[in-house]
Amino acid sequence: MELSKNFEPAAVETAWSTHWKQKGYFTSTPDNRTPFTVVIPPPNVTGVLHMGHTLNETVQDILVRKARMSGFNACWVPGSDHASIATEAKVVAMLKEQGIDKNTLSREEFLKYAFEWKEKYGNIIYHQIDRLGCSVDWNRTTFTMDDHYYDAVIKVFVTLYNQGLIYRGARMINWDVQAKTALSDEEVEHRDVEGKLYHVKYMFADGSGKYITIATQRPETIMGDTAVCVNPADERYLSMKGTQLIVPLINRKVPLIFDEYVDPAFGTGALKVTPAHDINDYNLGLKHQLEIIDTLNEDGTLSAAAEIFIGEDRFIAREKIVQELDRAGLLEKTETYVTRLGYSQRTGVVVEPRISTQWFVKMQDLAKPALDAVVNGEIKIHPGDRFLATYKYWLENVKDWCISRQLWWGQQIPAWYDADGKMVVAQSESEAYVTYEKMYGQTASTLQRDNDVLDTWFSSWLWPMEVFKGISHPGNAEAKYYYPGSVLVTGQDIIFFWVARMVMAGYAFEGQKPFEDVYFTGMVRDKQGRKMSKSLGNSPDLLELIDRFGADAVRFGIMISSPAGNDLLFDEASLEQGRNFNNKMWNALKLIKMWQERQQPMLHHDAAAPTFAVQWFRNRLSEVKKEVAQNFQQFKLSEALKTIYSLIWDDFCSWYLEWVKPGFNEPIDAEIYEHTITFYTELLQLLHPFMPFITEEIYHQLQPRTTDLCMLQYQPFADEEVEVLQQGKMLKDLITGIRDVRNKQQIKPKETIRLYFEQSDANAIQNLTTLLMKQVNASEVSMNGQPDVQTIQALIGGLKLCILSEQPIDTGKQKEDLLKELAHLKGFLQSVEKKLGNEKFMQNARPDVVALEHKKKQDAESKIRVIEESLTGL
RNA sequence: GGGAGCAUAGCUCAGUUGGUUUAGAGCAUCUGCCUUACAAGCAGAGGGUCCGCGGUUCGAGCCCGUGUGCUCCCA
Repeated sequence: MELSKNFEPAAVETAWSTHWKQKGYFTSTPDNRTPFTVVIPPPNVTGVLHMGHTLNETVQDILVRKARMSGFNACWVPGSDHASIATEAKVVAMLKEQGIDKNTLSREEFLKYAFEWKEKYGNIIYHQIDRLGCSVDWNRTTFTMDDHYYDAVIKVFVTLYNQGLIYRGARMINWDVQAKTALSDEEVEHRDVEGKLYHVKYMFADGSGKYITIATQRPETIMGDTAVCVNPADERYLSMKGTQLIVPLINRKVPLIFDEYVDPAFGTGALKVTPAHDINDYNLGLKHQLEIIDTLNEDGTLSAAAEIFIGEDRFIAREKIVQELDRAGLLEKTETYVTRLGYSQRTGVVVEPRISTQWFVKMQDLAKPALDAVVNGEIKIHPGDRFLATYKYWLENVKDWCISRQLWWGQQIPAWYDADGKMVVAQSESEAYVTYEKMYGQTASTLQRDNDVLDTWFSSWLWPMEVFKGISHPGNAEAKYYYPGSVLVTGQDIIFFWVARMVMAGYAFEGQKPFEDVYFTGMVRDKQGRKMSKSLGNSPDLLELIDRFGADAVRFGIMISSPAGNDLLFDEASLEQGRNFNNKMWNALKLIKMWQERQQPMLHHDAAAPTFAVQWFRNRLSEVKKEVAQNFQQFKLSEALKTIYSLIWDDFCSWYLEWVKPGFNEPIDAEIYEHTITFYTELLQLLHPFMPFITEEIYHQLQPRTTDLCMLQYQPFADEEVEVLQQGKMLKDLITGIRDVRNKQQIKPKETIRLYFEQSDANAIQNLTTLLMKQVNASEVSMNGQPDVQTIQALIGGLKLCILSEQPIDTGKQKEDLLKELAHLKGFLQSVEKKLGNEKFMQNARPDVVALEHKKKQDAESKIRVIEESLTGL
């Protein structure tokens, strides 16, 4: 069959993907091999994979495929998480389009819609993971709302509650007014914005006309004020102890209180106290027993308690209140200044601090083992310790975790209340009744379940365990075999949300770490360095990229520009590079296939002595395999790929294949042909984890096979022979050097040249002359030194040689080159001599360093001598 | 405000305990080639005050201090 001009990915990808799945290569069951377990960071069901996921999944697939080919029982579990806020928002929006208001639905009806939505859109990401070539075990696909998963989450909640690690309490929380739910601290993004500071007069209640000016950013909270506070040491206010002030617009009388918390030097030295809407004010309020007046509704509009502008949005109310204050002559001045506001990561709205009763996890005790594990190195973070400091800081200053969300999409909190508000926490409703009786000594008439659900992260922190049902069915054979996992690959942005909490959960519920290594990838940015986002529209569509370039090229492109842990600037140019690499390999295949019918046993060859090309490439392979193994150990996947890329393109295609390539229609030595097939196969195997489709395809095109590359086990590799590699380097230097001379002297490619080496160099190049002649189009190589005609003089790799061409020589150009080289060498020699002449250097430097300097000196001197000779000859 | 990190060729990055020929790679650029696997290619080349300043050292891209610029995290 005729091979196409270029590699055509589309058909090949589908075919291999199907074949691999039919063979069940990626399904894993426990056996006597060592497991290599990877759990996918579950993308949420709302989305499509963006480039960050692409990088992440590619890295995992590389590690998993590598492990599978290295004798491990590789198990990669795919899945997705239910993303409560984001998904609920999408479902609500979808319902709205259909003219359905969520509030008219029962919880059950809503969940039915939500699951339908999940079935419809949740599979998009799985399709993308598949197209990318990810070798996941589809039988193990897990969703954080699966029945067993639901049970596990509830079980963990009940356990922690019974251990006193979960509590319900009124606290200042981050309120998302659009999603109408609490957010954890980690779900709030702080951004600098330009705000305004309003200076407002608070009149004294005694009618004296005196007032205190107070600066506030949030005049709409004025109606929640229940005190004004100043520093007790502030002399300006000492005489006013016991007086009252009037809150503007609503004329409420509030006390002037004294507390050290207020900085007398800041602003006017007086603070309005709004316990319901600011965490510091809340604490002040607790201390001074102030009334708490919550002036906001859950949707961010003003509540009846605000007395004025009831029902107005908080920001519109702000404008109106400012106007009103101005009209009343109570607005002293307005100034602009930069402040930091919290935004909801899920809906993007400004987060409202709000007093609310929520469920919390006590973090202190859970955090300790998680901190120790990473500090002790029991869990290793890559790259290096770059993220260790961040991880440590968070765990050392960890705050309690708000886990309740005022939503329906998620695991419903297993707490039940009777009509008086007496509460029990239990695994199920029937158990709740039993527990209630035990606790309160009476039978409950009816118990009402808590309306709220748990934070998504409260389910995903169990991921490494529950994908193997380790929580819902503790101690089961699979969980025992696969847990703990080998490596977790994720983005550095979810260290707190996910990684740290998984480590906590691992120690708390399984008594051991969830994974050995954590590999953090960077952020994917566009080529101008901007974060990829939907609003900027700078994130490309993954499927479209795969259609245009092929999955292998996409994987190549994203990996080659992705040094470990660093942000990567995504540029389609790197995908083009990947596509070109595909074609290069495809064409190497075509070349080798052309030789298949032209094999001939070469009887004059000693079978034990392969040509230099074969010998050299075998050693390059050993050398590179060693480098790649080291790169993998250090998680330097980008380096490993670069190394393999260069081995294939440069060493194999540009050097090896050119060296062994027979002339047009000439036969090829059967032995060399066999070596070439073996070499290419090993290259494909090395590259396979990075570019699975094309390597599998070429593996089968090269010769008939009974096995598939994705399951081919790596063999131990031999040490390289340094002398052979050095000789190879010299040969390459000679070829490049002579080609450079040809270029500079404008010798036509087809014109042959003659080479004259010194007799003393005969040993050094004796094996290489045939290859050398072929590669520089020389008709003759002589070892008898300079002939009696004018030649081009060159010094390459320490060898002096003369090049004779039929063209007249451009002596000026030649002289120029030699003088340049001479100047360089003299400068170099000078620096070496300076070192050797330095007494302190001779005393302090290690002997091998001194010896090396001596050698440098000699080398430079002999080179200078040769060049000077050549120059006098010109 | 507190903390962390980065700064090397036009761009993206390597550069191991300070010494290995007065700094390496890929991409881009330039020159010459439609050479029989590949012009999405081949052959070759040019390109750097290793951010500034100061210090330690016989010796600094690498260690220390300081300044500048950028990025991220936390409050």
